[in-house]
Amino acid sequence: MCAASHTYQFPRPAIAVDCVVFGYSPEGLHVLLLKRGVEPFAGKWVLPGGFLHQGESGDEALKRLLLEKAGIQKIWAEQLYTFTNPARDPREQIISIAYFALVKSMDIEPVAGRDTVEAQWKLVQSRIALGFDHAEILQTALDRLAAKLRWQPVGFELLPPKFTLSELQHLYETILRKSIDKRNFRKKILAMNLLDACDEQVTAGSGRPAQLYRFNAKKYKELSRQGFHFEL
Amino acid sequence: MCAASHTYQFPRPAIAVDCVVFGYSPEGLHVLLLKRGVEPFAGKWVLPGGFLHQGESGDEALKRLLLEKAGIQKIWAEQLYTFTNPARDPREQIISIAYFALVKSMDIEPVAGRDTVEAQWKLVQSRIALGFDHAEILQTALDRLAAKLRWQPVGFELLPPKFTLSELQHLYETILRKSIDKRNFRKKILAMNLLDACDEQVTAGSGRPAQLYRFNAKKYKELSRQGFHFEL
DNA sequence: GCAAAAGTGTTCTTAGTACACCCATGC
DNA sequence: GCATGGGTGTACTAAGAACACTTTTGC
Repeated sequence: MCAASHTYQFPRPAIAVDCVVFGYSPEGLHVLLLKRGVEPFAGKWVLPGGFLHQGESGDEALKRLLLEKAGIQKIWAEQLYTFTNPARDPREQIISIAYFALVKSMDIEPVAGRDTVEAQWKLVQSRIALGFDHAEILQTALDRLAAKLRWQPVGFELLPPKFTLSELQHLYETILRKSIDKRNFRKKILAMNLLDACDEQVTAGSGRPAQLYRFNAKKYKELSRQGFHFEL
Repeated sequence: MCAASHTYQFPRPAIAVDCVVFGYSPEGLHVLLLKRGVEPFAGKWVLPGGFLHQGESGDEALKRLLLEKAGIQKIWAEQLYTFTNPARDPREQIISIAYFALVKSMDIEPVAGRDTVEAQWKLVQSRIALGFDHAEILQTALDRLAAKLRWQPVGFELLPPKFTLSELQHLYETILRKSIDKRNFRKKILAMNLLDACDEQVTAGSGRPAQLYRFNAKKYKELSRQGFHFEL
């Protein structure tokens, strides 16, 4: 008996992997978008993505695609949701396993690829119209990011390794869309003992120089195993 | 130019939809399992599932499969995670869009289907060995259920429309794996104003009869829109 | 009348919130 | 010396945790 005799022998939808890549700067939260050079949606902005190859896991495909499309190598990413609406691609049914990713720096040079004429970081708040169902995917990612930020130390993935408390607070305020009391924020985050003060200070133009901190991932893992859970 | 000219023309993985169906009784939390009648994993217990047909969304496939495999019609369900490890099925790459579902009653008669010799409710705690990567899927669903129970009123989906506070508390204790103080639990849940007392009481064998309550989904939606969020 | 489960309040502790001034630097 | 952003402490309030006895029914 053939080993594959019980698998599904009818036409199969194609499988895409798309990724919402977030980047942060003092201006606000950004998404990496590509301008399509080919139909459908030629000239429209879309999320970076591509097809899942056979023998590849979703995570592997994601890694390959981010490297191909944006030259991004090391990155925090996790699966977001799988979009299966048969009408989401006008050509034929293509299901999309969507991921979302956080980069520490927007310095990466997004390179336009084969089907892409341009790549740019766009402010989330600019609400650019997107091709396919990518607006829905982006919204799902935004909701997830805000929820995740509250319960898991993912904010640090959007900042350089060393950052000031003001930068961190501003990031939280931006993503959670609310202002936070400076003293309470500092008290709470420092009380967790997950930030190590560096031997450095940084001065940002004017004003008193700020202490730089570094997130201690090791300590976080240790505490997590002991039942601690992050909350902000 | 052919409309499909830019889609992925290479061999495509098949797409399955699998579902972790939870049911609750005073004995504990149960999962609906099927015993496979065909290779691979003939004789092993697995989660109900099947292939996604072309033109079908994941949610539609889920609905069809639950009806076919278990005669389950109205049910609370949501997408859990998509499992893509190429080795998860020994025949060929089959990605699985996993769902988890909650049923209010385990009275449904799980009917053995074409590839299935038996269907049974099994206690989660019995830790039965499962075929494919279904143990991993089940564990993911358990973690998600526990997390969700704390922040969303999903517990009611596992109870009949009318229930006592003791039943509800016991459900929380079972799924969260910790005991809860009776007075504090009642105070908190009643303070939310989401439970309507029925004009009925029920007596369970011996002991004082208990008040029956009903979850007011309408009120919950209303409050949610006003920024309220459930927490227990 | 006793076994069994339902129901009920108060105190203490902890975490959250609100709030205003001084400090170090660049120009 | 002034503009700019960094840094700090306390009092009040709300929510969570701990805790033991009375009530109603079946047998």
